[in-house]
Amino acid sequence: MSTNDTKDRIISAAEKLFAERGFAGTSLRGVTSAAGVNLAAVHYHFGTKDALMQAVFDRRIGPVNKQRLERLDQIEAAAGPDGPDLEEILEAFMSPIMELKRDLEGEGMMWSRFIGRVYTEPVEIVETMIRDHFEEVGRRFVAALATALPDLSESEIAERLLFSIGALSHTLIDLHQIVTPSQGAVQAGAPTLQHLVAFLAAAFRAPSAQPAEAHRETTVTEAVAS
Amino acid sequence: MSTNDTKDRIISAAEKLFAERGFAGTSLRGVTSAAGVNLAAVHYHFGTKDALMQAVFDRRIGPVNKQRLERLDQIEAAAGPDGPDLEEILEAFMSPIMELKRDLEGEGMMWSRFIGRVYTEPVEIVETMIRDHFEEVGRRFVAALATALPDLSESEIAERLLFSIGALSHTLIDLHQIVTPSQGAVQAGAPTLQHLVAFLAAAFRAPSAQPAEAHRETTVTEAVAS
DNA sequence: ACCTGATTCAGACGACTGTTTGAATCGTAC
DNA sequence: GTACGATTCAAACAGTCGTCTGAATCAGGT
Repeated sequence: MSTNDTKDRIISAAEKLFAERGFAGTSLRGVTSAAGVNLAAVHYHFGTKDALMQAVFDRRIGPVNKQRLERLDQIEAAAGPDGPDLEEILEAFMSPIMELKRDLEGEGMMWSRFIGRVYTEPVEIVETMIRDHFEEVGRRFVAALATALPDLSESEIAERLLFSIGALSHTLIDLHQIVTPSQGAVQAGAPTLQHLVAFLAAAFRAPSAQPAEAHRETTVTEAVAS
Repeated sequence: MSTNDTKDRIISAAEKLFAERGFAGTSLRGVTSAAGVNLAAVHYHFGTKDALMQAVFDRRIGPVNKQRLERLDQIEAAAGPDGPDLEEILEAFMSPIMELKRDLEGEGMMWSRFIGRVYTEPVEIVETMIRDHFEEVGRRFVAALATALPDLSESEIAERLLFSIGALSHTLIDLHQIVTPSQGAVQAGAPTLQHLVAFLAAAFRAPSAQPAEAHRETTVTEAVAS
């Protein structure tokens, strides 16, 4: 247990500091002293700072993306031949992040801020991590959105999903106290996931800007995941 | 002239590197060697790294915000008693960044990426800079949007403007080759400012999520600028 | 030619960076 | 209790960081 204890304490402290100060702005000494462990423990358990970032990322992103896909499976199975509603799809994409946050309380409160920041980190290894993990999720959700919005080309959907991820990640960084209604009384003025979903759903329904037949072919994840 | 020459070369090099690697990820030695000047020139002309960031920020944000307000003045003067269209307001907000970029070509190509990143920098001085410079712009645009969207409360508008800034900054960071149509042929698949404006205009028109009379009072810039 | 203030220069300051070492300590199986 | 692999420890590695110094170089006015 002592292994996992030290390892987890390092990961949690790193998650918090990466969320607050970014990757380059966080020192390993800051992490280990916040975690109450020896500096060399990072090298012993992870090897390098990059590998630590990878571990922080892996601990959370796996479950989130798994849940995203499960929810998408659920609503697709429950939907008629036209597929799920736009709002359902967006909620399947966004809410796993919020729910994970609620489940964690305390120690994981920084998670949502971390995942928001991750999307903007100017560090090569982070960009690679996101691309790799987002590939399947991006493909599935663009396909689902394409069914719900038959007037839009796939490249337009990918573009709008990019806009949406920007809005989501910025909201996560900025207002990490973002609240889900099921969490109890929504404090006045706190942006909720529902607000963002409603906002983005209306945005996705904007008419296509392209001539009707000019559907370009692009690799979905090429345009979306980065 | 030699003064301004060295000073400007440092600022331009810093702008580029801050845009690519972030503030904490950029060293002054990297900046000065990219600028082809002596390391101590930073200390001589700016004093500290924080002050350099301030100078980089100041060189661009002033003109952008000035132009934002000028355009808002223009469209408000030209509009009827109901005020300008939603799309006009959003374009007044977004396009100055794009046009500055077009005007600069070459050396300033990194500007849009820099301004996008600035909104996500986890550095205290940067957050302060944004808050200070955004105050008037935020107040004016929220007021204009409130006129164009009378069904929304000010706090809802501020919230949606926050979402929009997230979408904008993420797009600027991610796809700094974003193109304005007036720049010539739009390459297929490149997100344009027009796409983002249309996307966000539809989003702003989403019906209010609040009970009609529950308009909360908040300082606008408190909720928006950060 | 000389002075003066502005600017640039090489070099160094101490502090901090990620990484590594080898010995000390731990828990566990014999 | 003793041996052994896993883990933790203090200490140090070489390198980089932001900052600063004092001398050298420059420009322009007298």
